[in-house]
Amino acid sequence: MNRQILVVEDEAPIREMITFVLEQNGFNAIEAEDYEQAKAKIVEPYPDLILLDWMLPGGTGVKLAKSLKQNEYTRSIPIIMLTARADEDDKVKGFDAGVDDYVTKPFSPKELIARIKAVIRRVSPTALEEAIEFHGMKLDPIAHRVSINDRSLDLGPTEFRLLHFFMTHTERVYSREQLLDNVWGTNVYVEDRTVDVHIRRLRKAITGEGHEDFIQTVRGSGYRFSGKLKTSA
Amino acid sequence: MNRQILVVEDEAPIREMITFVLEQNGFNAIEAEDYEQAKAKIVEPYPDLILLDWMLPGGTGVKLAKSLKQNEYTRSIPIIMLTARADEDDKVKGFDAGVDDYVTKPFSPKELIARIKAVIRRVSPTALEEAIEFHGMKLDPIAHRVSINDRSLDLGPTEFRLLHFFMTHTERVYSREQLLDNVWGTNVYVEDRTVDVHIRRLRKAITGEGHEDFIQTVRGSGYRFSGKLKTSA
DNA sequence: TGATGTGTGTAATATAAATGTCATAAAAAG
DNA sequence: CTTTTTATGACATTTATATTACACACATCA
Repeated sequence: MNRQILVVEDEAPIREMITFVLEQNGFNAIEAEDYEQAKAKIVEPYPDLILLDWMLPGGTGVKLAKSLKQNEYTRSIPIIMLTARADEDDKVKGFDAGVDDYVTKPFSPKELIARIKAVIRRVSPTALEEAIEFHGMKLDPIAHRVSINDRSLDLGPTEFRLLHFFMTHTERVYSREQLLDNVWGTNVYVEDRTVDVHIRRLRKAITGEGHEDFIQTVRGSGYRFSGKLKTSA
Repeated sequence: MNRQILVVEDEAPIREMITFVLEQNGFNAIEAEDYEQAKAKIVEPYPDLILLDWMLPGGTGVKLAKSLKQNEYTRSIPIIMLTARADEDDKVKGFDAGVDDYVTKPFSPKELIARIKAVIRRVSPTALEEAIEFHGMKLDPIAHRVSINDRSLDLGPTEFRLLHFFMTHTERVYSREQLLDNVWGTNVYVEDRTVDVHIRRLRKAITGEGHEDFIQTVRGSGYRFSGKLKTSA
C-alpha cells in the first residue's frame, strides 16, 4: 500500500514536478496549492507525510505547520519544509514549528526522495511495530499476539488488524468506509456492512472481561474504540 | 442530495453499463460520448465528478482533462480516468494532467463505486473540526462525544447535530425553519413543530446541572442557545 | 488430488434505536 | 378568560445495527 504524500506548493510547475517525481517513486501524491486546499485535504485517511512550501503566499506555510502540530490528531504527521532560502533564521523558525526536515530549493529528485524515505523510516516503524497496551489489553504486532489480562486470545487476521487499528486510534469515530480504507486497504472493494460483521467477530472474541464495551457503536456515524465506557443505561 | 456524475465514454454499451451502475448506487448520471458533448455538459451546476475515458477518439480524453484542470472554475472537479491499458506511461501522463484516480478496464462495478466514493471522500472536506467547550459542556465532533463537567452523555444523531449547531452559534435566535435548514439540511420536508420535540429531547438529555436552561425559548421567534441565563421570571 | 479446516464477504432476518407526527397539557400574551 | 404558542408524552413508522447462516476461496495435509 503506497504512502500518501501531500504536496503543498503554490507554484504549479514545481508542484507538478514534485508530484511526478513522487509518483515515479511509488508514492501517492495529493496536491494542494494554498493553505485552504491543504487544510481541506488533511482529513482521514491522513497523508503519511506532508511536503510543505515555506513561501506560501501570506506566510501561511509556517502557520499551517504550527496548526498541524498543535492538533492532537495531525501532530504525528511528519512535515518536510521546502524552502528557497538556506537562511539560518528560517531554519530555526521552521524547526520551532515542529517540522521534521528541510529541503532547500533547488533540490534534486534523488535528494527529495531520500529525505522523504529517511523521515518515514524514522517516524513509522515505531508506530507499526511497537506493542500496545490499553486497559489490560496487550497487542504485539511482531509476535502477532493479543491478550487480555494475560489471557491470550485467538483472532483472525482481519480482526487482528481491526483491533490493531482501533488500539492505535482510540477515542475517535470511524465510519465504515474509513475502517475499510484503513484496515482492509484502499483498493479493496467490499460492502460497508461487512464491517459490522467483523466488529461482531471482534467483540465476540474480546468478550468476557467487559472489554467488548470498548468497541462502541455510534449510531449514524460508525464505531469508536474507547476506554470511557458509556454510562450504563 | 444525489451526486451528479458525468460519464464521458464513446462506446455506448460501456457508457450505459456505467450509467446503470451509478444509478443503482444512488448517483445521478449524465452521459456524453465525445469531447464536444462533454464540454457542453460541463456547465453550472457542475457535476460532482467526471468519469473520463482515456481513449476517446483523437486522444481527446487527456485534452479534456487538461483543459478542465486549467480552468479556474472546473479545476476542482475530480476526474477519474477509465483506461484499457495498465501502461505506466499513460498513468504518468494522466496524473500529469491532474487526474484524481484511475480505473483500468475491465473493472467491477464494486471497484468503480468504491473509487468514486474514495475520491469524493478525499476531495470533499470533512474539515478538521475542533472540540468546542461552552460553560462546562464539551462537544468533540471527532470522537463524537458530549460531556457536561466530564460526565459524558449520549445523544441521538439529530440531537447531537442540533447541539453542535447551537454550540457553534450561540447568543442568537433561530427560527424553527432556520434550524431545520441548518441541522436537518435544506430541502427536507418536516413539520416545524418537529423542532420542538427535538429541543425537548435535547433539553432532557442535558438536564441535571442546569444546562438545560441554555436552550432558551424565544416566544414567537424560535430558540436561542445562550450562556446568559434568563432572570428568573 | 481430494478432504478438511479456516477465514471472508454477503444476504437474510431479528433487534434496537431514532424520527416525525399527533393529541393534549401547560404557559404566555392580550 | 380567550387566544396563541410552546411543552410534553405516546405511538407508528422508518432506519440502522446486530446476529446468524451460508457459500465460496484458499491453504494444508493426507
